[in-house]
Amino acid sequence: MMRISTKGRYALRIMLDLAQNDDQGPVALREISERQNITPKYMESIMSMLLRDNLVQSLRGKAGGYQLTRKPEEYPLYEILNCAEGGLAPVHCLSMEENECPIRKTCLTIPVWEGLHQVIKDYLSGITLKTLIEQGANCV
Amino acid sequence: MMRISTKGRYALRIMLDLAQNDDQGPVALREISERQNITPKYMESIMSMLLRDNLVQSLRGKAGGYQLTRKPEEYPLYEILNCAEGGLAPVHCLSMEENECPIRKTCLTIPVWEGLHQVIKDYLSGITLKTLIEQGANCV
DNA sequence: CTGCATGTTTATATAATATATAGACACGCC
DNA sequence: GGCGTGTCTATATATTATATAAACATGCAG
Repeated sequence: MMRISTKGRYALRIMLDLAQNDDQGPVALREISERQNITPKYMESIMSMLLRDNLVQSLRGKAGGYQLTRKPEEYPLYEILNCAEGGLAPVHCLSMEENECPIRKTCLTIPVWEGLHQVIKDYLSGITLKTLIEQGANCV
Repeated sequence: MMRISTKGRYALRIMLDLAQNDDQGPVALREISERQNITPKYMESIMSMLLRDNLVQSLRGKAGGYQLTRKPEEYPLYEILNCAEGGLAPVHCLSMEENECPIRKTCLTIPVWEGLHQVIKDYLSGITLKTLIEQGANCV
């Protein structure tokens, strides 16, 4: 049904939480999970994806936790969602090899999906964590 | 994972098939299902959605089948996919009542999803069945 | 008015994916 | 050495998507 999954939505909220709270050093998973109301175990699996793509860094031991690797304005939402969603191409065939689909060359609908992917990409690439935080500040 | 579902992709191919084949009168479900390689029973459930939204009309009895209700240029893809997908809002909260989500008013991410929905809508509203058919003709 | 070829409806089965949980482990500071 | 953190692998549960089945309704041909 073409929905951003819970993972993607959570990931975005986690990254926003970090952007707003990691200036004093690493933030513990438990702390974020309580603030964002995400179960810690589930959040673990999301953190591992964000780590794999180097969107965050981690520190073990006491006073350990997670921290952003860049400044908030250097995180386009596309990158975060693409990571947590495992891709944002709206149909599977876009991620396939050219010759994997027998009708690829004559398929009337492929260009539609390519174009759709592009507008989604353009839109989400134009927004960063900082954009959102600034908008939030305006609302208060 | 934010994917157009099989229903949506099938629906689009079915509508394209009708646009290209219904000028001699109604086209039988079986005929389309064979041409498009969609199992007849599954296709039935898609047709019932297209019917409910009046995107196609049907005729029973011998020589019965399905037919478009408008000209191909009067079918924006948004309408077809919105019908078959059961909506194209990228997150559930956009379809909810304002007060159904407790943090709706202060949620930093809602505007992102609203904007995303809008670019998807704009893009798919700008393409019609006719657009695709003409593009296909160019490829031959 | 009978029979067949079509569409229609409701129910169910199966498969895939998303979401969530559990337990054992690794690391690092104190 | 022990506690507080993150990491990894496996599994359970829930939800949704996909597909199938069977009984029914309609309309035309003869």
